[in-house]
Amino acid sequence: MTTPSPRLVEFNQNLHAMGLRNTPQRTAVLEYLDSTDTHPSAAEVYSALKQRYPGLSFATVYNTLDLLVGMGYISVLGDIGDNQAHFDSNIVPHANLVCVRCHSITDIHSPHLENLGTFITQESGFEVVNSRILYYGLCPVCQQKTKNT
Amino acid sequence: MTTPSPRLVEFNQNLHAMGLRNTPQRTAVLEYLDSTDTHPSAAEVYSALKQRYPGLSFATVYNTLDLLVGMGYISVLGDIGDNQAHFDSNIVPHANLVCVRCHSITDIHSPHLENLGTFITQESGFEVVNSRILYYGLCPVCQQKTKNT
DNA sequence: TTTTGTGCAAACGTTTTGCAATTAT
DNA sequence: ATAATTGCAAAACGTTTGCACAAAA
Repeated sequence: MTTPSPRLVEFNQNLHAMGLRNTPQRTAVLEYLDSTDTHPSAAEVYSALKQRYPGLSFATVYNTLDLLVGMGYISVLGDIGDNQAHFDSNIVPHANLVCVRCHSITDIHSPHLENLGTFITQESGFEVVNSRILYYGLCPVCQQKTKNT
Repeated sequence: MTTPSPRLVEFNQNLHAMGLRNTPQRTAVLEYLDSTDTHPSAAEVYSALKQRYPGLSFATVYNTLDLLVGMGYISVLGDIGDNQAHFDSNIVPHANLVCVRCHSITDIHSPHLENLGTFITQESGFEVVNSRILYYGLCPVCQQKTKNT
């Protein structure tokens, strides 16, 4: 067996600190989200883990995703055009580029994001907890496909 | 009767130009969205107009919202935590501040948005069509309520 | 008159819920 | 032991769809 990542260790510690339990399903969901940059939906998490955990249920996947969001380990991108909410384990503020054709999601970091965040916090009177920055368009691959049509 | 806004006039002209028809329902939906800054959901649009158009159906509301999005007259904010997609008639790029407690949505404009948009376009290889910039947190009113709890 | 748009009601798919069985502690 | 968590199945909810009727052009 592999050594668990620091994030997983911390997650388990935080669970205990909150009086919650450390279950294989919870670990598996976070581990899976950390292992991919495809921004999966609940259904995709379920499918990916169903093989290894045959008894896994949608209820558990949704419960765990909600828990992880609440604990700040992942964030929700919401529906990206395929009628499913997608999740992102990259909690560093960044922009998500959503391809409206193939529904791929690419992360992009920008120095301007920090400025924007600071501006919002200072100007709005809001106590900002989280952000969801999505740009919609055509990814390079789909631009190519469109030209060939 | 009041004079229709330039935007409504242009909308009707564009409908004709596209070979589509100018119906009271279509005008009413756009007019309603233009009249409010509450970023309504489909259900809220339906409720608001149902009084004046008793026969109005959800199908028409959804069809019209899709049409308006497609024509670029409104944009979709998506689910903001209440499990309903919300719509925004403010198509000038801006950030939306979503209160996670009362689900209010406030628009805020920032000079940094333009820089961010330019950066994304230049760096990503994406052909950006649209953006959805949401910040989640507590609005001033709900911050006050939380303190009193 | 002809074609588009509407309204209704049923269908769809994702997400949520209640509860008995299971499992972590 | 005991309280939290899971899995199952059914339900709920927002949204979409098919089709007959109405209405715009």
